[in-house]
Amino acid sequence: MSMRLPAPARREQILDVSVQVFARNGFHSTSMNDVADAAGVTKPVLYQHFDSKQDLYLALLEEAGNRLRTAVSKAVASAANGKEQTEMGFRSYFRWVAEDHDAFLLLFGSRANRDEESTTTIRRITAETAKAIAPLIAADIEPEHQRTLAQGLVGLAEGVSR
Amino acid sequence: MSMRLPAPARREQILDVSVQVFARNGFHSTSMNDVADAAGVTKPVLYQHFDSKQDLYLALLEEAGNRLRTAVSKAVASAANGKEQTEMGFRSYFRWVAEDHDAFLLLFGSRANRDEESTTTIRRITAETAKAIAPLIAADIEPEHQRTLAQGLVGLAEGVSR
DNA sequence: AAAGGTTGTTACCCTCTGGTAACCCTATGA
DNA sequence: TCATAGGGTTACCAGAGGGTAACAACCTTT
Repeated sequence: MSMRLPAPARREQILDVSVQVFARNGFHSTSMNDVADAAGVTKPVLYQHFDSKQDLYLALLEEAGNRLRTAVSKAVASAANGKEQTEMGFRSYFRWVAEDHDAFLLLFGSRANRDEESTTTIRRITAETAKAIAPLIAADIEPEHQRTLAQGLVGLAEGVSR
Repeated sequence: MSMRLPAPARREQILDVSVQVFARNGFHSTSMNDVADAAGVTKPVLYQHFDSKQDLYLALLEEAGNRLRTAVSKAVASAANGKEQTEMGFRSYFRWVAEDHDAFLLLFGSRANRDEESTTTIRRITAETAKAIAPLIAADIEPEHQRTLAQGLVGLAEGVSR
């Protein structure tokens, strides 16, 4: 049994721990008891912070997506010209893959949960990431083409890092 | 309830039906009762032909792998020169993806079961496929490079067809 | 027509696991 | 010191699903 924690801290800790567990063992092979054990806590505590296993899992995807998006878009924003933008963008992406590896596996690994809801969530996340970097890509192409290009880049990077 | 079938025919039918069910709904979301219902039969019949759910699933992968390998290697073997070999090889691969689509999803789809055993089985199958086409690739490169090239081709084709 | 093997079904068991109700413990403030 | 609120636990429920024992229907052979 671990120390008592205020609610927001506990919630954060649960997220931190469960991203590891889910990434390592996959969604279906991970029980809520596993998560609870890993967090040094019992099951009902999880349900004080999340409505269901799905809910926890989706929150995890959301968090991972946020970290990815902010990392990439910050890096791209701090660059001067177009060439540097793409370079910094890819660098930050791969650094994210390396440093936040569990999150990467959760989003793009082969053991991710691929039910309908999770799939659409993941799609939305990549779409948002693409949208975030789209306006930063060299400005002399039409907006529509910018977005498709950004989409392609995200997909490309995902493929490469496997 | 369907007609009575001799054991080998029943086994075939179960394989035919379950590849569809598993490909459509994924491993975890498919119960043995689902498979049995789809086959127009009850659960114990499945266990007369397969030891467990895993066993059935692995047999499915094996069958799918066989069809893939024979399709590709036959096509490649029937070609004359190197260029025609690659062309026929890819053609047959994509035709397999189109015609035996459930099997493709089972092997390479995102809803495939990715536990340890299935993963190694799938790896072995792609390795065998690669091995089968390796000696047919233009003969003037060293054997080791042939195999890695073949591996790369299989991976490439897999990526393209998604 | 009786026997025996084969095919199939009914009716279970048992475990796992998501989810919950009821209760306990500890810190804090009046 | 007593009340209160919030964090946490124990013990449980209910459903799903893998797997099996026992039995029933059927066909073939003698």
